[in-house]
Amino acid sequence: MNPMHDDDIANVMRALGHPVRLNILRILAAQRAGDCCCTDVTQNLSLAQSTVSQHIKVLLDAGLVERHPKGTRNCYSLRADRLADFGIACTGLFTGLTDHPVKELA
Amino acid sequence: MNPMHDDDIANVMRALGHPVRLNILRILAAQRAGDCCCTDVTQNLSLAQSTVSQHIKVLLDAGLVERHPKGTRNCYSLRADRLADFGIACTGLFTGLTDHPVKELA
DNA sequence: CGGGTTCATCGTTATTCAGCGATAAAAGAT
DNA sequence: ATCTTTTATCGCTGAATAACGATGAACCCG
Repeated sequence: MNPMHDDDIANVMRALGHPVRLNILRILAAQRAGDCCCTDVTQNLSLAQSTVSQHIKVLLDAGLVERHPKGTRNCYSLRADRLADFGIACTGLFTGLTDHPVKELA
Repeated sequence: MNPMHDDDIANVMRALGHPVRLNILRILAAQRAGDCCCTDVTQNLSLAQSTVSQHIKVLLDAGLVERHPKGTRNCYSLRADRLADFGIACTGLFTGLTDHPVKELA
């Protein structure tokens, strides 16, 4: 709805700027929504649980993921709305960069 | 042509994960191709020349920008091919995340 | 040759990041 | 009430980032 501005875009880009976090997003996408907790993610990643928790926090802070507390576990799922916003912002960015106007006529 | 893999995508994302670098790309896009040098960029940015040079280097290493030495100046321009590759990789990533298959039937 | 530009790089400082183990809190199970 | 599971957070270490000024190399122009 409201377009993301540069700081938002940069924040999301930075959050996506680590292969482990890309993997975490894919892992979350492959699970039933709201049924994937930190240990589930950790078992797919050969990293310490605390490290995975930190990465998830980065995704949380970037707004790409949301938390659903379920008893003793915290389940995570993708925020499709934010992903869509970011996709729109990306195409806007790319076209803005590529659709160079007639720069010769300045 | 060949799809970017995760490390490439993450590298580009990290390179784009700073507002100043987004601005640099826009500045380069607004200039005649191959006619924008480091000081030109610096004059639009209120940052030290060395800092701008560093940011440009990040974009160079990410393959988003290319250098054209012209006498005593180094001119920079966007690499449209890489931007296109990255755009394709992004949409592939987003659809891969959003087009969740029927996860209930596992 | 000598002076002026342009620029990447070096050295420094402060901040952030990535990874780990350990720990404590919260909630469920016995 | 006690034990177990899950998880976020703390403390730590090493590496990377961001910013700057200073410097030297490379190139043009007198």
